[in-house]
Amino acid sequence: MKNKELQEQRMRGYFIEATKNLIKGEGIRSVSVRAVADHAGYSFATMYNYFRDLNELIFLCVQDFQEECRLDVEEQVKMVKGGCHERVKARVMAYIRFFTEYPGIFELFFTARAYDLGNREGTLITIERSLENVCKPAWDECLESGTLTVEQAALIAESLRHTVTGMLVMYLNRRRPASYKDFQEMVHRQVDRILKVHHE
Amino acid sequence: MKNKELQEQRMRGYFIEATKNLIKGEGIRSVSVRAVADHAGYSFATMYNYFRDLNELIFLCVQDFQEECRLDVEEQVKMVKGGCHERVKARVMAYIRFFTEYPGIFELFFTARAYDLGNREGTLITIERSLENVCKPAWDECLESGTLTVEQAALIAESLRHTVTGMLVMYLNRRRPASYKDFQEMVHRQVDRILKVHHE
DNA sequence: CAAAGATAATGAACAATGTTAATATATTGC
DNA sequence: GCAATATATTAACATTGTTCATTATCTTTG
Repeated sequence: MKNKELQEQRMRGYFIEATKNLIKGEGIRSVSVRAVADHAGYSFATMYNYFRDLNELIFLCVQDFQEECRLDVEEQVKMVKGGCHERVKARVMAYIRFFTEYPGIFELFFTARAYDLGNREGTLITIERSLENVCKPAWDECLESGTLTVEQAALIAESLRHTVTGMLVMYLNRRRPASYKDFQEMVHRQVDRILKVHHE
Repeated sequence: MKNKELQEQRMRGYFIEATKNLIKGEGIRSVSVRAVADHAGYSFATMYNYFRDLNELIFLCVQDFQEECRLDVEEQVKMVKGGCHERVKARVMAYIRFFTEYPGIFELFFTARAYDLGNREGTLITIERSLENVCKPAWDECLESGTLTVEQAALIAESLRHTVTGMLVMYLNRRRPASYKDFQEMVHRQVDRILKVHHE
């Protein structure tokens, strides 16, 4: 039966959609089996007919959120002009803005406990490469124009990845810096530093 | 009565010690009111006579762990010779080693949920400055020898703080890189990059 | 030293959580 | 339409944090 497959996929979609809305709106803490089931319009036990456990359901949202992040960044940088430096920076800034807008998604990506995720290597890689993925068009431009070599770009990307993750962890989880303004200034300072170094 | 104060302090100490051992040994997930009370030798309800809630108890461990981290690093770098660059790097590496050895402490410092910690600004600052604090002797040396200006040191420290936090988040929470060896290589690469830049 | 009063430790109880197993309900095949 | 299967739901359990009434213990006083 092809129907069965389709119906199952639809059911999974209902639960995933409900979970995504909860994460985006209220954060991961608000995600419980009962809350998700309520939003999906089913009983809490029904979830277990379609997902191994709550953890699997939660982490299935990662792929969707990654795509959502990419589209959001694309929208934000649509009007940005300038060279390699400016384009990469604009995307990094948009990436940061996305996660400050949806702290629950950041939590899911980087700090939420993932028991069994040891197996699901793909999800971990998606998370690791989320910034690179979002910046890809700008990187490609840099490479094509010869502004950077592949090795240089890889090193900068690695550097940006960790610095951005670190700053977001500090700001979203520990309120440091204490104000958004200070955070913003720090972000500019750090991103500029990383991007400028390799332009000399 | 001074006795009462002393006794209360002692009781708090028993619970804090139990919590610290649990965090170091089994991670934050293993910390429950019942587990802590068991290890402290009291009933679970007794905890509430000395702490507002479990969260307060958990985050009271931060100060102790910070000191423990500092001592651990001091021990690790005792024999290190060399200039400013080498001494700072040695401390950063020791800091990272400490947290890879005790992932539970890293979780507590950077990713554990802290509901009410908005008030306890001091704890947040302790966490933010943990790496700077640990590296302070080396920074002082750099400043005194004139290798770096205060502004340069501050910028490098900020850079190190976020990069190190980011790398640890990726490695401890998301197993990326997948092997300790790759992680170690990346750490060297990134720390060198940050420290070298300002030597030119 | 013993009784009254204060203090501190405790167990019962509650709500919320994730999860499983048994039951009820729909759907499908004949 | 009925039996067989698949699916959704309710019941139940173990754990969690937390509160509160009740013990147990310690202190003070007569």
